[in-house]
Amino acid sequence: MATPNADHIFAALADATRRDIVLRALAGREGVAELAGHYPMSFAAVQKHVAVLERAGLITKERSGRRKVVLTNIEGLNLARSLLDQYETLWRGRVERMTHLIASSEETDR
Amino acid sequence: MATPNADHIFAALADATRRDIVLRALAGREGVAELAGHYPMSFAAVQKHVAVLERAGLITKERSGRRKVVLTNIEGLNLARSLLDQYETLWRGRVERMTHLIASSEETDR
DNA sequence: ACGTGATACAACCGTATGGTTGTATCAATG
DNA sequence: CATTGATACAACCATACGGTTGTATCACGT
Repeated sequence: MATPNADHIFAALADATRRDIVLRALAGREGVAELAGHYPMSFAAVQKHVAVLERAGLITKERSGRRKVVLTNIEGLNLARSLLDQYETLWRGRVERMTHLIASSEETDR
Repeated sequence: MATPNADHIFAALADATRRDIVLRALAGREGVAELAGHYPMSFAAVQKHVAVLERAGLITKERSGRRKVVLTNIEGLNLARSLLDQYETLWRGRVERMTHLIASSEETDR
């Protein structure tokens, strides 16, 4: 699965085509060729996008006859989510701290 | 605030230095120079990172005397989070559908 | 075993990105 | 108003990225 770190994950998500592939691969029904059919670019270009997503750990490929079905790996997405959640949590902490500051200054003000 | 779309947001988050800036800017206490002090690169380089984050709508700058304090914009982060949440929701839907399929096939199997 | 469908990979091209140094703007202070 | 501190911006360089075409691999059907 290569080295799926935050850098790779966010970089992989920073492209509309790749985000759409992730979306379609949630269903886990299409091979690379079918996916390529949806986009106005060459088969090789789509294959490269798939490779980027694979390197980031956001998808896997599973052989099915002569095709390779592309599947979204929810674990990878969850890693990104948890990072953003962390920011959110810290943000809330900040807001609370600010609220406390305001509250205490209001106390001393009166 | 330029054009903060998903491409820009994820691209901005795909760099460890920039993610760290976002983290520090949650506190909203440091100017560009203070931020630059934390990283092993030139002031100008950090300034560019800040510009990328600003273009993505992830931070704003607020003048405070001769400094400009860097502040994280939680709205931008939430946009990214909501997108990932959407994937998560679709994933759950997929799993439920699979469960139904299994259930119905079990019915027809017996 | 051969031909074909599906995927992979390499070489190449233009542009974007991340870093550098140097110069310019802008705001507070003496 | 001249100086200094803090930020901004331009020019430049090396490397990465997104796309192309062409060739190679690999698995199935006949």
